[in-house]
Amino acid sequence: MEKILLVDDEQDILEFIGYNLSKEGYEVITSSNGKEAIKIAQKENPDLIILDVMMPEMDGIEACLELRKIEKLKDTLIIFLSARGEDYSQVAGFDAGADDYISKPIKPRLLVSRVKAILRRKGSSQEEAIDEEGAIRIDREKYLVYKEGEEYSFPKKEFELLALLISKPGKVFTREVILDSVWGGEVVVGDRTIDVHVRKLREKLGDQYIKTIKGVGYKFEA
Amino acid sequence: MEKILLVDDEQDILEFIGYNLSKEGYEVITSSNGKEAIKIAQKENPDLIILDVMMPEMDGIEACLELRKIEKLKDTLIIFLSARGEDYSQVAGFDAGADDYISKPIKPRLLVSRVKAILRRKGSSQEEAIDEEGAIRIDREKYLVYKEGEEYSFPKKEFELLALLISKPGKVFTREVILDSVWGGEVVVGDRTIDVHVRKLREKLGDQYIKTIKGVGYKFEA
DNA sequence: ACATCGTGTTAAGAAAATATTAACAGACAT
DNA sequence: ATGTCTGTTAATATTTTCTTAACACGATGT
Repeated sequence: MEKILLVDDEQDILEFIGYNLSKEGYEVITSSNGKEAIKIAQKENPDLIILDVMMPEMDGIEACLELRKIEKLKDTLIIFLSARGEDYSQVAGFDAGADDYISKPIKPRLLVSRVKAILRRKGSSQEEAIDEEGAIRIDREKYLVYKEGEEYSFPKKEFELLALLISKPGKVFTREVILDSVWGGEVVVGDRTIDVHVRKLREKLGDQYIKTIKGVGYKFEA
Repeated sequence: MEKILLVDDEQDILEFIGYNLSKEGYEVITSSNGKEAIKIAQKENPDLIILDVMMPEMDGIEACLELRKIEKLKDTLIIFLSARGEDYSQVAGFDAGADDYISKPIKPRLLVSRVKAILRRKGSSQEEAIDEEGAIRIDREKYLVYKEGEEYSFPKKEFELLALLISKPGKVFTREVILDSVWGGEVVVGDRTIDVHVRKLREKLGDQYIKTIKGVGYKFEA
């Protein structure tokens, strides 16, 4: 279960966001100010920290800068919450090392989908970081595929398919799972569609990376 | 520790603001009139000067103009303090070279967060100035875009869009994120609106900077 | 050898997403 | 008021991506 640290000086917002995230199965810890949040973060080691930009005493940006100084929290994901879409704080947010931000007023659905997206990104980017040798690497944030130092831009479906296969090298993904994950449950497309996308990937990456397991599915191998 | 020079003819206000800033760890010097303030500023070289607009003898705007004439104080930050509703002073203040503006009655939290924000901005703008490359740079304070030494003034939405994209070069921003950030959460505008603004940016900057990732979003690349 | 099954390959066309242009309304300044 | 600048939209064009159909190929079992 993923742990999320939520920091805002307004109790209402803590409750509102907290409720929505708990409902989705996340473990939520809260704090009402930046200083306290840093202490809690060090103790609890959350997967994600959601920080309000505007807070008394120590605001979100400052807190973020502090958090980034702490070695073990360097890679912790940070999302900013900001009052409006147009102020300086947003940009400064990225300068300070934030990974995403959400503007108020907060819509539950949007919030949840952002949180999911960013946590998924973390999961895969960590695995990617490990295999630094001659193989293939992907960067979800930049939406790029790297092969031997070169970077390539892939169409969405190809990218998602590769991302799925590469997320667990060696594991065989059945056609059913692939369809479900890349195309989404409801969409119905023919079986050849997967083949064609696999072919395009092989064309771009080379045949050796994606292996066919007849009657079962496909897998990625370094 | 950052040094702040506080100038107001009312003793109460000097104490009140002084207390709140000291508590945050700033070194506070005070002065009760414009002429004296200028002398002190030259001697003390503060990082930030907070000037009341309404003062006997030499008012804040006049003092500000004088300060701007002094070479070594050209880049010192100045915040104006003025009574509510004094619209004139706000405009005149910025003309005179102020960096921000706070209206009375003063709320400690707001004051502190403004002060922090503006000092931070100074810090970061210095860093930004360093990376002068062939690419694009923006100055949020001046609301200007620089390309190969030339400076351009962009309309608000275009500026905000560029600022967002440039805030994390390489990162793909989805339409959802862009709308949320540049237009704000509640506002509902069509998807084509983003395209049009992207087009305007490309027209001004050149096509190579903003890249489209179909089905995903846009990104800025140096 | 032949039939069958699962997958590979290709190119064409459909579908989706974005680009472009022009027109219009509102803000703003003169 | 008048003209300029900005932001938005609609309509249309263009581009890229996706999907499909048709056929090829190889493995397997008879």
